[in-house]
Amino acid sequence: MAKRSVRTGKGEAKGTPKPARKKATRDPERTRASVLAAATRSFVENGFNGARIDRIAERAGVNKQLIYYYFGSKEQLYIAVLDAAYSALRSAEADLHLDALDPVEGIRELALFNWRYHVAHPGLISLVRTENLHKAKYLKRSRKLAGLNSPLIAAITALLRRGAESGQFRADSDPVDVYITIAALGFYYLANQWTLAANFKRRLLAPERLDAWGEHIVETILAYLRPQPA
Amino acid sequence: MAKRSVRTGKGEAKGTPKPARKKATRDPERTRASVLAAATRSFVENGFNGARIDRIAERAGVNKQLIYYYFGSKEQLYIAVLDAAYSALRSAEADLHLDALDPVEGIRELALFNWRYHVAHPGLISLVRTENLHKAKYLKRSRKLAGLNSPLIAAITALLRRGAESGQFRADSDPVDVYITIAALGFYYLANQWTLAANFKRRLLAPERLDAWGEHIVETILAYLRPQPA
Amino acid sequence: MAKRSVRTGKGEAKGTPKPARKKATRDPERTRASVLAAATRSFVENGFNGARIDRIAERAGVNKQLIYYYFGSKEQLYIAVLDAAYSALRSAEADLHLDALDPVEGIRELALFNWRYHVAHPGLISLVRTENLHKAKYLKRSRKLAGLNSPLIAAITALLRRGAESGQFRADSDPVDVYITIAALGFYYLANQWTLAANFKRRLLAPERLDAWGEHIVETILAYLRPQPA
Amino acid sequence: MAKRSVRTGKGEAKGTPKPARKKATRDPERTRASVLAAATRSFVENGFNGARIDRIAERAGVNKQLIYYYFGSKEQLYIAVLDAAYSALRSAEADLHLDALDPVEGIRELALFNWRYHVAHPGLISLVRTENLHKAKYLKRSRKLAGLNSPLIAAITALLRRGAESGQFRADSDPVDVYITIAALGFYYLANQWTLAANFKRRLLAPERLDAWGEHIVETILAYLRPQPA
DNA sequence: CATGAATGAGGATTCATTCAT
DNA sequence: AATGAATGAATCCTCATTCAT
Repeated sequence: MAKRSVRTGKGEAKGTPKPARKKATRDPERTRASVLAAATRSFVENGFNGARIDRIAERAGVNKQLIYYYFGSKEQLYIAVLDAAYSALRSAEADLHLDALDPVEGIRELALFNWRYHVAHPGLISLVRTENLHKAKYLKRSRKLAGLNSPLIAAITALLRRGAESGQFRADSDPVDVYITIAALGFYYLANQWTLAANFKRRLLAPERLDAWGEHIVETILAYLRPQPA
Repeated sequence: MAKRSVRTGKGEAKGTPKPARKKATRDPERTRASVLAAATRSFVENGFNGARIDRIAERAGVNKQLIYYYFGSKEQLYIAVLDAAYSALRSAEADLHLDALDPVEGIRELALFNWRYHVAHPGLISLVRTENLHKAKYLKRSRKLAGLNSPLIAAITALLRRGAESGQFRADSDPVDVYITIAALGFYYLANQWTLAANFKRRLLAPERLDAWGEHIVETILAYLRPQPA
Repeated sequence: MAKRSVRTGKGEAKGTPKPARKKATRDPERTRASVLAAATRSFVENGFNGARIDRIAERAGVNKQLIYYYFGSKEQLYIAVLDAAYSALRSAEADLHLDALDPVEGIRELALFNWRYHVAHPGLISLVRTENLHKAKYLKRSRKLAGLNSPLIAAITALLRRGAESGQFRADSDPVDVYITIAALGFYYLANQWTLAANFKRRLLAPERLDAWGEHIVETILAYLRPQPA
Repeated sequence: MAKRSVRTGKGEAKGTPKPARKKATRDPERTRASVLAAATRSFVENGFNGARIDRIAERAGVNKQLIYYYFGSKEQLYIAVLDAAYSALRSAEADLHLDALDPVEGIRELALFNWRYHVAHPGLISLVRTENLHKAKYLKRSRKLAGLNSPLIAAITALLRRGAESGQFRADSDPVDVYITIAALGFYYLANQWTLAANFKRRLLAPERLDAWGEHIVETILAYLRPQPA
């Protein structure tokens, strides 16, 4: 039979008192969270193919095998990361209460929320990017996310209707188009900042720039919604 | 992914004079182009990390080593792909002649051009996506592209000035912002079609949808540029 | 092979008092037996290397660590399985009482017993196969089995002597050869049924076939023992 | 991005003249054969699960990846080994010419051939053992071997018929049974020599023992075939 | 007695790249 | 210009085993 070192390592250095095991958390909740956080970083920075299980384990401060113990495979780990990121977004979206606001204010709030959320959670953009490279294959594979669409569409629909009724908005706008428009303006600016920066020498992420772009998004979507003078 | 090449017992009959080499192009130009095309497909479909030299060689119908002969490394091959894609875009942009047009028409042309170009060249979007995942590191490494910014900025600047002078456009708009706005609306729609489709059940790529979105982009940027009534 | 245990978000509700442990047998005897049964199946089906502790634990419905608690190591578990299987055989062999029978009848009983036992205990054959792959290294390591040879040899010796004396059997036969002959005919048929079936399309395990082969074994060994006409 | 040591290793130790590359055979035929031989040894000694690709590469004196280059996977390598072993046996069987012999001599030749072949090729027995542990799954997967049954059956059929006609053999014997009987007596003795040796202290592989057992097989099958005196 | 958490040492396989012709 | 052979360094994943409770 092949050599097969039969875990003899044991008693060899009898005298050496083992030096207080670095980390035996025994707090599965924490361990899991720590893996998820490390995985998120790695997938965000490197995409699915570029991320390395080894590196994730290292970053999480856990044994590599533990990742398999908790998540089963790289793919399932990635899906867990995706789930968490989307869930957090959906949850934040659900906390928006736009129905009490004036339609114009409502759209402004919505656009600024979306913008600020992505500024504050840059990882999400990278995950979305990665998902689209893979034609959303992992997203579809997620039980949690399949079919869980944005609660914002309903809110936008209501705002557009109220705005149209009050004469503040044009009457023919489509809520999905509005959503995509808002999302596009924010997403592109952040997601493609690197190629943009390579083309235009502009400090895209300077705080005042970020604020200004938020205002630009608001201005643009409101201009689009403004009814045309006859 | 790539079918495993499993040595099919070939070579057995040593004596047989090999029967006229299947493919020995001996047309370096064509060979190179063929590799580049195959590489483009692979990088577009899989990103940098996901692309496989083996698969590219197979798709190009050439020996793997030839890729190294022509391009030196995976990275340099990728840069060549990137170069080609960007060059084509820049070249097409340079062919746009907007200075003769009415400012509103000019912006419309520009926006539609950008939209249609990306619709017609979906690979470009994926390459840009990949570049941004990697923080544009390869773009920076490209001698050709470093600092070669879009010729459109100058054209937009001129259009905005003329439009402002004629009272058709607001006076305070920024050409880079305008460019980004146009680009964002097109890019996001195409680049994120997969996650969009997973969230909203809409046939985003149906021809009439594509046309409609082109119009939406035009409408949006023009609404943004329209001077506010005092 | 074993379904991946993917941490199903359990533990989330920390406060909930765990609801009456699903399974805490607290019947060591049963637990041990259950592990042994599961281990037997796994070693029989997969050999030593192919068997998985995880799977055995799952099949036994116990925690993996319990296997170590009871048996110490995979190897010792395997030896326990081997011990049990051999002990059962030896015990059954010991229950055979051939000394009262006519020699021909005795040989027939013996051969049929051996055949039927292996038909009824197919796992034994697989264990023997596995042992021989490993050059009987575990068998040698077993305290129970080392040197515990078949009680049948003595019985055969007696039968052969009586048969020779009565003129029913040839005088020069060797009891070990007789034993091996009987065992070989049964073992090969069962152990190699898969390659046999792949070569000859025959339903080797149909009940009537099994009976017929039992008779064949008897016939063959008796033909061999029959004294040659001078 | 993760560290990714970009194959810099190159020029580091400029001064050291690399010590004449151990082995760059450039003789694919030899390389392939060498891998196959090493693989055969490993699979024979350890079964499918116990064999290690690493070890095979080491034994073959080749890079591990080369095994994949030539054979694609461990499974396909194993099948290649199986193919070779079975093919060699079938080929040797085909070289037997029994039709010219007296039926008794023919059976004797056949039985001795089978016995001696297995004595001379002990690996075959181990491969057959392994195949049966896996229910012949790889054998079925082999294109070469699927349905390629032993040419001996036809030869045996002819011998039995001739023997029956001449009154040397009983009339009701079945060629497959005869084949299995011969094979069983040889296979069991060799395949289970380790457990046999553990039970009976006998030097089973001593040359004179081997010869004697060959004679025993002949004697047994002929005794079985001998017509019963009415 | 029993369990879930955690680990180190492999193990098969992949991949970009280089060598020799 | 072009190719098949060969390689070293990962890379994902598995497995027996141990720790802590």
